[in-house]
Amino acid sequence: MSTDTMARVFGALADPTRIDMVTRLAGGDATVNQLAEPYRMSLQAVYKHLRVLEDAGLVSRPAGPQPRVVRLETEVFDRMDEWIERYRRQAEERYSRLDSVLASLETDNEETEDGKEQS
Amino acid sequence: MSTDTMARVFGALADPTRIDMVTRLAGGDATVNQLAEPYRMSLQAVYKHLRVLEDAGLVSRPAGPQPRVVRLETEVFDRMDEWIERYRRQAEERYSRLDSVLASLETDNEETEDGKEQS
DNA sequence: TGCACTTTCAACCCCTTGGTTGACAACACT
DNA sequence: AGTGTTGTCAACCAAGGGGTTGAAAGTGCA
Repeated sequence: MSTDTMARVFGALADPTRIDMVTRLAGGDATVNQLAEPYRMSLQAVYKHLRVLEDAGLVSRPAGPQPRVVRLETEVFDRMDEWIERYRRQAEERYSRLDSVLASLETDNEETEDGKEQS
Repeated sequence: MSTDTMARVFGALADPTRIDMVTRLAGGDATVNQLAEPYRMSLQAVYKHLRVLEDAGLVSRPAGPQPRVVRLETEVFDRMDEWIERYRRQAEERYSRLDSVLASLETDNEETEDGKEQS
């Protein structure tokens, strides 16, 4: 997944209203009116938010009878999960590498009484 | 984790430059100059990006000798992971619930030849 | 102390964004 | 066919964000 795509996804989630929408959509599909109900903003504003989420691929609005439904798309969450997992793995590796470095310094100290001068 | 906090975290990642910084920091700590090197922007701009990442808790700059180091903080990634995991779980539950609904409709059809009139 | 480098602060510019209102197209339903 | 709801488009406004430059603190070291 490209950097720009990731940025767009994160950007879509960079707003409390949209996070709330996503949270509620996780419980099931909703019409735009149902979605908009709790917010004190115009319907057009809600459509704008929806547009952002849709462009990021977080949400879809499948064709159908008139009060069209808004549906959470889960694939993007999988992509985000993979992305985050990469950092956790790298971080773990770094820590274990750090541990082994510290361990070898420990050994060097025992051998030479000075670990700092080692190249 | 509050909605606003999540929004701030996602907002910090809603920029290709900052995503790139995070990606590179996953490989290890770096000084600001090292971080800034690949980008064609002023050092001040890089500090601004760093500030955003720091405010979101994604990065820290532990006190130390002058060319201070920038370090990726992993806890926030854990929080993000938990957050995303919630949606995946809810989505799974909904799907399995949907499956059971479909299955029961199937059964009703076999029994009554019409599942739509069931209350 | 003085010099170089790192870090921060402030002002400014331009473009994006979250929100508004108003108008209008597209559906569904009697 | 006509009417109310749903969905979209456009113009506008205020605020925020990414970038710049310039200047000023802090910090490390010969």
